[in-house]
Amino acid sequence: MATARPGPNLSRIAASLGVSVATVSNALSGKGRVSAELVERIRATAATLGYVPSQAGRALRTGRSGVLGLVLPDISNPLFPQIAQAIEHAAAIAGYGVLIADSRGDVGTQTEAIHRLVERGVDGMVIVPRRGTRIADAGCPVAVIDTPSTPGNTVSADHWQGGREIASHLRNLGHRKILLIGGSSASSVQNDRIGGFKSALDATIKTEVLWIEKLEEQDGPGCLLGLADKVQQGFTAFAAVSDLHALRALTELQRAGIAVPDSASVTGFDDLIWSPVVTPALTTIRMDIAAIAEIAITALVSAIQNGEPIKKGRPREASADEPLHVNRLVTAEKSRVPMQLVVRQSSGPLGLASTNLSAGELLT
Amino acid sequence: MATARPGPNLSRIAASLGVSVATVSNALSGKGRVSAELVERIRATAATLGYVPSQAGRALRTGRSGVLGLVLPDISNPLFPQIAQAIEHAAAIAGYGVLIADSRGDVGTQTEAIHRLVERGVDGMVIVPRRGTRIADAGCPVAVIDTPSTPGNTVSADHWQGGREIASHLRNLGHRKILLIGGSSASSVQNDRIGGFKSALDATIKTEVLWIEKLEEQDGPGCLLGLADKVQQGFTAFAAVSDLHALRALTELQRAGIAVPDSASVTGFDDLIWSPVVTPALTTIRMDIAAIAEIAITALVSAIQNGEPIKKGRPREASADEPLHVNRLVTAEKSRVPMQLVVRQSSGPLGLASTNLSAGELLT
DNA sequence: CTGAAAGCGCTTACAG
DNA sequence: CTGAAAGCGCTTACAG
Repeated sequence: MATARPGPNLSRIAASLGVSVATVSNALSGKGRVSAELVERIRATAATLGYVPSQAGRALRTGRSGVLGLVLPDISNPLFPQIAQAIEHAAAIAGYGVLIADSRGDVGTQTEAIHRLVERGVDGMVIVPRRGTRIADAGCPVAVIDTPSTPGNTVSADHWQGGREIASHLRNLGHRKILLIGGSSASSVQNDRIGGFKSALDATIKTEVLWIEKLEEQDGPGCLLGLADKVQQGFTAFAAVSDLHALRALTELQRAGIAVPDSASVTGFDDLIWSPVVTPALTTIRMDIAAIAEIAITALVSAIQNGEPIKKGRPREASADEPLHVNRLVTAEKSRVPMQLVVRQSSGPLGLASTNLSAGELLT
Repeated sequence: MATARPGPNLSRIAASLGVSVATVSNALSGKGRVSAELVERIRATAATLGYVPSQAGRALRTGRSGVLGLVLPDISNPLFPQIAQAIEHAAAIAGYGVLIADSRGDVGTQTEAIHRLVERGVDGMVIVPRRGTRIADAGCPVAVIDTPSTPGNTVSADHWQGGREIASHLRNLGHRKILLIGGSSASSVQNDRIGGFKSALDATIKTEVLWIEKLEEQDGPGCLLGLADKVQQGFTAFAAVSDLHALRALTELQRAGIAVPDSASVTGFDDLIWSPVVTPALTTIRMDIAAIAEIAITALVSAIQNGEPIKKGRPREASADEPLHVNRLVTAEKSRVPMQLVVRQSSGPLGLASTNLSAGELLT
């Protein structure tokens, strides 16, 4: 005997009204072909009985689970909550649930996480891929959130433009020697931000890039970045590719007795949770994550609804000799969502207070 | 005609081997009663064919979806990623998927989020309730992650003990006048931390509590906390109930030219992502989130497997006249997972550098 | 406008 | 040790 679900089902409603389950189903799903009066009675009975449709029954019949997967590269990424929230919200509006999968650590785990989602019967998934990962056929529609410089179709913030915004901001404030602070040179998001940054400046402005990862290989995790020295060398602005690094820079400068923004400006990226409340509040660049999520979910849902039924199978990593993103990428073209500058107190015009630099060098 | 799922199913395997689906099912599920040799052949065929079991079919038959819900109060909480990751990991090991639901904002949304999960057929859920929320019958087993002072069974970190740890640490460093910094006085987690903190100190040590929420009601969000004044008044340590507030305190002190930890110590809670990398690195208290998640999931899974089949229905808020947590709370008793002190550079012995305080007042 | 029937893929009690 | 059959709850093409 099969395990009965305790709640009422279509048959129960049908029986209590003396109609057929087909009619109840049609009435409840609004598929028409049922008289308005009967629809009303059926609705009312369903409500009284506390009817909750069985996803399992529906899924088995329709071949669709109504669930999307969300694969995240590194769940401990401080940006993750925002992404998860936005995706969950957009999916809920579209009538889908969201299963999470954490691909913590290596690419193998990511492949496994994707497979777990497929096993659970997701109709499609949103993947924020690990650095440098390619996603091959997952067996279902996939939306990739990454930087536009990733091969294949993606939806993402326009990191390059974001870099340009912050660069212009600092240039307009009079900075002429700027240190860019990056985490890992393998990150295409970070490279895009840095590339955009540099592209907005002419030769009169000097930039240098500091990769924290390389520094930490020598000096250990959490080491100082040597920013006091950089100030001595004439750097007046520190533009980090993430608020996390900006925070590190800000506190290091402050600890060294260098006033921000009086003697040095600091900027970040992403408008993470602490950015508005540190002192001085952090100037940063914000992605429109809600817009990104909506584009991804909309594309995904339309691919699901128009596409062939779900093909099951093991996901695999792309091998070197096949084109990238051979899976059913759902976005018709790369989407670049503009980023927005958020000016706060950590970046200001130069020369507010004592500094080791000559005023002439600072102000234009 | 029903929509066919493209992948192979049990019948396909059965047909290709000339056996019955029942036998294939038994072989694959290891339910015994099939000869070892045949099990082997069935396994092999399933693998070659790339068989992925249909969750929908299984769920419909067994009345269990194999999916748990995770309801989070405020997904933008910086602790969320860790919780989500730990829950997802523990659930995956137990063979369950995790559907997320964000109860952003008010209690109504939380109720709605719970209902959405029930509609999706979750077998149980983990709820991190919004402040002061009571969860009534959700119609399925529920594990609540909250502070032990919440009525009903919960699993959580021992926030009270965590408060004691940090208090002892500061007392041993010689601090005698300590400012506690809290966010909201309505938070029982924060109250527990503060309560524990005070309980570890005797009358020779003065404490005062600053609630940021109240301050911001007057001075606006992101306002200064007036910590420089507090230093003038003789406070030498600032113990925040969260790393977020600790960061706010740290940067405010630094910006005011007060050296940390030379002239004032700062401590936090939760070991959030930036804690190790700010300068000076933040002394804090870490929860064992993996342990919490495991306890919650283990309890939930055992309740699901031993319990009655899932009862469907609308979740509702508890009304005032019924006992709290009347739902099937799965933990047999309150679980308190110890918190662990992480000593870093933001808290140190006093008198390292210039200070406005007399040495006598500082060092015992 | 309404209903009878088939069938999605699975598991399980039962018969052989 | 193996198989035939029922049935979980739903939707949909078809017949009336």
